[in-house]
Amino acid sequence: MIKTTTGPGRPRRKDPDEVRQALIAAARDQFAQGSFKGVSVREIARAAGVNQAMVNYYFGDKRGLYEAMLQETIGPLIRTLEEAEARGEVARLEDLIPRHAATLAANPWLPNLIIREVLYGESEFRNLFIEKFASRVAAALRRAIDGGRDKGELRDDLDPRFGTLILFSLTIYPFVARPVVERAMGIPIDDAFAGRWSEQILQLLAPPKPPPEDEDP
Amino acid sequence: MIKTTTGPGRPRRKDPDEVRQALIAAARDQFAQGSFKGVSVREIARAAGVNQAMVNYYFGDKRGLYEAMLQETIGPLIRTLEEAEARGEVARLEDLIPRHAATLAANPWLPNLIIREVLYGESEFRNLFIEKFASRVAAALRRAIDGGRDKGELRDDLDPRFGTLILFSLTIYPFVARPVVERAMGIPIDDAFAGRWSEQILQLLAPPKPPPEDEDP
DNA sequence: GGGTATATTAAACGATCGTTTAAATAGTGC
DNA sequence: GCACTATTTAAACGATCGTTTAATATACCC
Repeated sequence: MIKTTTGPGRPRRKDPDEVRQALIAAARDQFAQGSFKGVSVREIARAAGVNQAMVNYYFGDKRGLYEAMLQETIGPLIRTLEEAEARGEVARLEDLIPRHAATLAANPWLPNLIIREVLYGESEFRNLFIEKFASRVAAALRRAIDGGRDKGELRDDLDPRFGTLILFSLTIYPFVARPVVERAMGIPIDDAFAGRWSEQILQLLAPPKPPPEDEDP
Repeated sequence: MIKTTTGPGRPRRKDPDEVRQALIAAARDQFAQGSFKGVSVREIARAAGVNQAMVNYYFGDKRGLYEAMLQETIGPLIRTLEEAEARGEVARLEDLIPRHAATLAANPWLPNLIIREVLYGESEFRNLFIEKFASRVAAALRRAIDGGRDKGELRDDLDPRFGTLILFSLTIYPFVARPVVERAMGIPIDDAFAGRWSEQILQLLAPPKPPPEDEDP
């Protein structure tokens, strides 16, 4: 029988990176549901199934864990976006918007982390976040808008700067406000939502199509 | 000369309601900038210029102060909206949207309080908030949308339920994301913004405009 | 002008927070 | 098998949190 001492020590060995990853994942979920101060290191460690001192051991302090979490969760998403952009896969709004909406829907922690970073006075790393995330998504949106505008695929009464803000608002808010949207508006935010919502957004930005019949592509 | 003792007691009398109001105002500003757990009772009391025990004396506990603050800050805005609605002043989207945007712009604490209530897992009083605020604004928006739709003032490819969500997203997000919008998109959120933004929103929802122009304001 | 309820204060309380520490175990190189 | 290092643990630390308390100065009533 294996003797388990109750005092300090090191009973079993896990892969150290496994502990690190468990902490990152737990922190990601916890910080998405609560504010930076509202989530305790003890909660995160318990959710990760590791001793709370591991936070300081691997990340220095709570802030270090938060920063590493942001880098290792949002970072890959940004990288994937930029690769897709480099391959020209998201040059058109018809491709970029559904992709962006699907990403927000597939990673439930993402919209909340974003909005907490964005919230005035709340973020611990807003500068970093704006540089590494918001400005790059904004740039991608802006490029797609400019491209669509040049090709006449966008309505002409749209200020391109406002266009970026419109797309940001429409893609992020519904996922952040999910409980309110579902309960006060009766709109279920389910698997099908991202697709239908993207279509609605694109329709809004499309040039007036139906009534007259003198259009030249 | 007035003798000021340093021990406990009651040095000077203020109007009790003045203390109460100071706490409400301080709580409103503090809770707009930080999360419920992120803001301390000591900070609020210091910002209000009163002893921290006054929070418990007047409101029972921190939660009571937060709840009273919500009631006494958002409550009047809702009441004013409903009165305007009863007088038929906001039946049309052209009236409701600029009014709503102006309210959000004129009360800098409002957008952040709203988004914190809306944030999943963050709110302390989401049920109350949804009942008393979100559902009423949503209803007003919905009525205006239905009215505009009946009169053909809205594009016909707009799902009315999505319409409400579109308006919610577009009116709240820019004010909440102010620092990001200004720095990552270069759009200043100043006094003129609410008006120009409202126009842009209304343009998006308007039906494809007729080719000739037969209207001049 | 004296008595009483109300408002205010500084201090203290217990709980929880993030972090540190000292001990102890498991792996690694020899 | 043995030293050595990395990893994990329970416990403790000081700080801060929300709240309570005891004391007391003020306003009000008669």
